[in-house]
Amino acid sequence: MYNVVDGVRREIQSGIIAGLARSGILEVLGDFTENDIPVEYTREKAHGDFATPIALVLAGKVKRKPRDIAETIVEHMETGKEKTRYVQRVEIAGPGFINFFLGRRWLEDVLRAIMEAGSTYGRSRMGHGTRILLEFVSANPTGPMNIVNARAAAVGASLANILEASGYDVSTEYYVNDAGGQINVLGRSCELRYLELKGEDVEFPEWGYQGSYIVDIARLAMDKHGKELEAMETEERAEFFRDFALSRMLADQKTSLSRFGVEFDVWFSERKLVDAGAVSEVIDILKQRGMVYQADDAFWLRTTECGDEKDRVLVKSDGDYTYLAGDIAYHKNKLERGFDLLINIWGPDHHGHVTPTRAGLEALGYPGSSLEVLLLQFLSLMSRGERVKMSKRAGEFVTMDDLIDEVGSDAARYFLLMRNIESHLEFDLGLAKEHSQANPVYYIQYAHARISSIFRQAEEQGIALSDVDGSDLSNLAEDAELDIIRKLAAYPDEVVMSAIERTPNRLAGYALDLAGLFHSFYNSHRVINDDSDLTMARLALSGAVRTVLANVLGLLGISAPHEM
RNA sequence: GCGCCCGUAGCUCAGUGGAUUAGAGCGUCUGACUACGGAUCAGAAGGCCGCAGGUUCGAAUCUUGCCGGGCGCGCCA
Repeated sequence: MYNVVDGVRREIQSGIIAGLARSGILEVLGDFTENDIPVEYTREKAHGDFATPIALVLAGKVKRKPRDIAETIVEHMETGKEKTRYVQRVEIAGPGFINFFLGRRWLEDVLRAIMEAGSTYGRSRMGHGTRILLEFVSANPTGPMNIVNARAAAVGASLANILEASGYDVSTEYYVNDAGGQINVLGRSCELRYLELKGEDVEFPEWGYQGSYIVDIARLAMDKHGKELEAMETEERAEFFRDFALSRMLADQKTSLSRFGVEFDVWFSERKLVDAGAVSEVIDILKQRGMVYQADDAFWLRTTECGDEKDRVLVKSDGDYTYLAGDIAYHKNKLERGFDLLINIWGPDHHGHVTPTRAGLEALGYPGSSLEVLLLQFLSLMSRGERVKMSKRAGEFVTMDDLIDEVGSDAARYFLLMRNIESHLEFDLGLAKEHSQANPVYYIQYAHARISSIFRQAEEQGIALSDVDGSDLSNLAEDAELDIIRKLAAYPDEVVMSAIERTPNRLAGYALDLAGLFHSFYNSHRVINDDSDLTMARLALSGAVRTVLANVLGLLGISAPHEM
């Protein structure tokens, strides 16, 4: 929408294709369009602003030397003399690269586009409204959110933002695992703690949940429902604790996520799915399709026919459904709701479930590509060079709430996003807490706050900020200024790439780079200076940087403060 | 044993087919405001991109093998 680079790219591509056509090369290529011509940013200014290796790519097909092809293309581009808005000079370099040197107009267009688009700069329609259901976190409601859940929450929420900004229709979903045996264990654990609180002599079993949060729930139940509990029969009381503990845990999880700035469009209950008969229904359908057979008193799904290494059990010999049966029913339900693509963020310990689940969907007749699973690697917490131990069974683990209390939501979000999702993440608690240049979050936010401060200063000096948009941008000529604008120009592409590659960390890095360029500029050039035209132009530039910083921080789920 | 992920500067990691010179932060060393916020900036040192073949005009990037690390491989969720 406001992607100036896209305009540049199209201009270069149509120039090249015209050159190819007039030189007769295009005929030989067969099915070849403008989109097959790669246009790249150059790393060095000596190589121009953009370049294409098209001559090198075509060398094999055309059976000519790359340099020779490049020369032919460029010759025929010149003779045609297409109208160009941006390209000023074309040069052949190295083994056959065609380098494009642009007039400064494109940089001014970039700033104008940002001023015009504001908070929508970087958004696109790339996804064409494709409906995506993004499911993430989906932690068992048997304990507080931990830092692994926090990483999933940060990544999922950011990815949802990025996809949405890229033109996808995204719905975020949390699958509530409220049907399995672990809910009975949760209820029983709370019930036993309740009896303990009442002074009864109870031996708390090893299989129970050991954490102190269980005692908290038991105490709350006693405070709020003490009298009713006294009157209950054994069976009734067990059910009460199952429901009570579950709803408490869910409420706590929602609160933690909310504090972290993560909200879900849908909380989907596994129990409701099961109660509605969806699991038995899906098994029936699979049976009808001939994908199920009985062996050893169990029902097996022929997942091997869909690429699995062995078949999987759907119904156990005791008649219970396996988690796989439930998962297939759930994913079928998702697709029936009209989504084009299901994206799940799972932990690496669920790696083995990907193929069976996908096989289940294929067995139902859906394409395997309708399910995409992102395996988010675990993380380790480091404090003063020491690894912080986390053990759920012993009830000692760092919770999402602890993390937010310790380092704050913004720092936590950034640190959890800064690495590739398939890499182990080493989270340095000390660094995340530090308010210094070592901490990338503050470095970025500081750039944003600093720009706001400049604008406050300008206002105090009586500079008419309303005139900034109309300033003469030709006053911007310093390398530091032009480098910033090039970076700003690349932003829409960065968003698109991080959407396609599912890489929020890419934008985390982009934000850091942009902040760095601005800090560097700030230290060598004065924004507010004696030359009023230059001041206005630099204010426009600074304002554009602030806009893009705010936009990218928004996609990452991090605040963009005006003062710190 | 099989499958997936990872292996890049002392440390934590970007870069995943493009151009002498492979980047950033931390750490180490040297410097910079009586001027818009020093939570900043400028500079230096630091690399057989795990190892060995292959594909390619071109490989950190693709491929094969090996070495090292992590995680999976249930009628548990």
